[in-house]
Amino acid sequence: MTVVRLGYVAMSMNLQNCSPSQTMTFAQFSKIKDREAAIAKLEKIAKSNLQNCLRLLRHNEANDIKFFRFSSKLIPLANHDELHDWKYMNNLEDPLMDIAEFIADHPMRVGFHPDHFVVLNSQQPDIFKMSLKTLRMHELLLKGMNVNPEHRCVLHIGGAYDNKEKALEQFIHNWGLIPVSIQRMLMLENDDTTFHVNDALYLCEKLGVPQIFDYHHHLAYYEDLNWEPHWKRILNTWKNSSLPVKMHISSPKSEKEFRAHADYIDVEMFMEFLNTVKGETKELDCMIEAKQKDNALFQLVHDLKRYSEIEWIDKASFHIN
DNA sequence: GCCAGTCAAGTCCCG
DNA sequence: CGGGACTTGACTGGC
Repeated sequence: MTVVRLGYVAMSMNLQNCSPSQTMTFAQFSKIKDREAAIAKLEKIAKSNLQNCLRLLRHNEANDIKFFRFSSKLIPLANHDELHDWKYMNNLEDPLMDIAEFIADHPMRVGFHPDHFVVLNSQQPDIFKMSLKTLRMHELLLKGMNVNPEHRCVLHIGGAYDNKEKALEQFIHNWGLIPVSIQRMLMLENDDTTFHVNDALYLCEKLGVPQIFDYHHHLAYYEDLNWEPHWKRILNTWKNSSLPVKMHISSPKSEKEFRAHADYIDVEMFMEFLNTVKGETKELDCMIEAKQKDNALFQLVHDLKRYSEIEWIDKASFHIN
């Protein structure tokens, strides 16, 4: 028997004016003559983004959704070079504490997936340093929310730079340069163009990092299409984590645009996957990556209702036997 | 109010 | 070596 929880990403299609990713471009920032006023505006946006996160969490709670990925664009320009003296966390204690209190009252799994500008296997010191700075911001946000940062940030492995073997070894080399608290925060995901399941396993096993299995990426790029023999190893990368195994679920937009995400999740593909893993997997948190966000989750729940092997625990989690 | 173009960041591909 | 595509939601500017 497997307990499955469904989650979704960053924003809701059902809440009005609730973006957690409002922003200001650097060009816009520069146009404001009074630098202090410009920074105040950035802080106002960040605060509003966090308040919208809390609205999202309340919405999730109301729908039994206990698994959520925060936007990584909560603090606009946080890592911009020209703003290195800005203490972006300074005025965020209150909105972060509100989130902390809500999570304390309503236990749920939250995390991040910093975007593709975080590249840990880069040989360029500036890119590596900027990546660490971005990860440090994620760590501070988690701490502000009173969430243990362990295994809360999913990353891709990075670039191939014309030599994948070397790029993997570079990742291991750079790993040694990452502060331990940030190492502990990370999980690694197979991607759809460069580093497949076996590459991710190589690193995850070597470095003791949990692996996120992205089924859709796997179908787009693999060494062996047959992933089942590797599932035990993937589960095993989670053995030292206090959190359940986590994976990503999405469906191709079309045959032609296979890599792009569809609006919704193909329920048959999802069921086929679950039926394959249910024997050896006790708990599985499935992050739905679909254009229709929470609506894709609701639709998937609706589509799953016709399968008799599923027993519902609440509106967004179930047993499968 | 709507639509097209732009936006911090990286990598890859093409010429 | 330089420029554009990739991908993304939000925002700006033009109408």
